[in-house]
Amino acid sequence: MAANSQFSIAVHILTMLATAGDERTKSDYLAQSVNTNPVVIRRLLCNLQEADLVASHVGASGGTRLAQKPENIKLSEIYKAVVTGDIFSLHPKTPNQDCPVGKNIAAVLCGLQKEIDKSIEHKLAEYTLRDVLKMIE
Amino acid sequence: MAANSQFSIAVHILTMLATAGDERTKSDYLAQSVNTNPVVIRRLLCNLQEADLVASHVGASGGTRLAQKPENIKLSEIYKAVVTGDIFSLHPKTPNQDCPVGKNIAAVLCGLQKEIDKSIEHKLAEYTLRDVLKMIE
DNA sequence: TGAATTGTAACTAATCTTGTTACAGTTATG
DNA sequence: CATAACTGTAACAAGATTAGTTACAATTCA
Repeated sequence: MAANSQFSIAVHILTMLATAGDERTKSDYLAQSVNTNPVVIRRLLCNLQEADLVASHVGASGGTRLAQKPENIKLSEIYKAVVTGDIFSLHPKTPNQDCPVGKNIAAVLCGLQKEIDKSIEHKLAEYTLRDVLKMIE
Repeated sequence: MAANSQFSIAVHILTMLATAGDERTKSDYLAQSVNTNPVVIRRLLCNLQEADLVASHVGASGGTRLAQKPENIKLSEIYKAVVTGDIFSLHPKTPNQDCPVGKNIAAVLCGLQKEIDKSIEHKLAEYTLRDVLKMIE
């Protein structure tokens, strides 16, 4: 269970919220569609709220709705809101600094990571939540 | 220790082999530069050998050298040779199939995964091992 | 006042990656 | 031809991450 599916779940529940319009949706209902525990959903919704993609309300008749229109939410924003880690990891232990390659490889790989991340965000910026909605239908 | 650093290590040791030219390099030596166990290196070299990027020889005075010239080895080939998993994972449990979103979201996400993977490979195809060598120096 | 809901902490279970030991098989070399 | 030096590979331990779960405080509506 060590594979990160936060982006998948985020797109899923945001699509659900998009279909709900202005009505507030409860974490319990979203959890049933995703087939997981409500707490998993609420954890994720907290991140999405920090990124201003959703607005949650506590208390009775509380719940969550989109903070922006589906056509204004790019998938790249969702990605940045929930995906923390990098595409690939650097060495767990620092390489031998007495070796010319070992000493300088980290800088090269770091630059590469940033370029790849830009590529992904650029690709995901091509789609909005509205596009996902259309694909679902 | 659950972050995948195979691509990092692969680029590292292939760069080492590139500096060694036609001479065979031992896994022990590579392991010292990466600062890890020789078995970790040999496991990775097996993958790189399957992808025809290196040629290893067993026995005394054995070792590994590049199977192609550095300027012909694209970083995208290295990526494909060692990175198995996807950028993001789909839901561990299958979503509720009675929900229109739950039923169709997997197809959308799968398509997205493939597009992202293409983006990454396209970006990594811009660089060869020769380019990395130049950056190191 | 009471019921319903979010936010969050704490813990468990499953899974992945690396590190390590061990050893069979292969090859160069004295 | 015997020995030493390698690779290839299996098996297992250790560490880290993620999702799932329980529990409960805080908030809000009726």
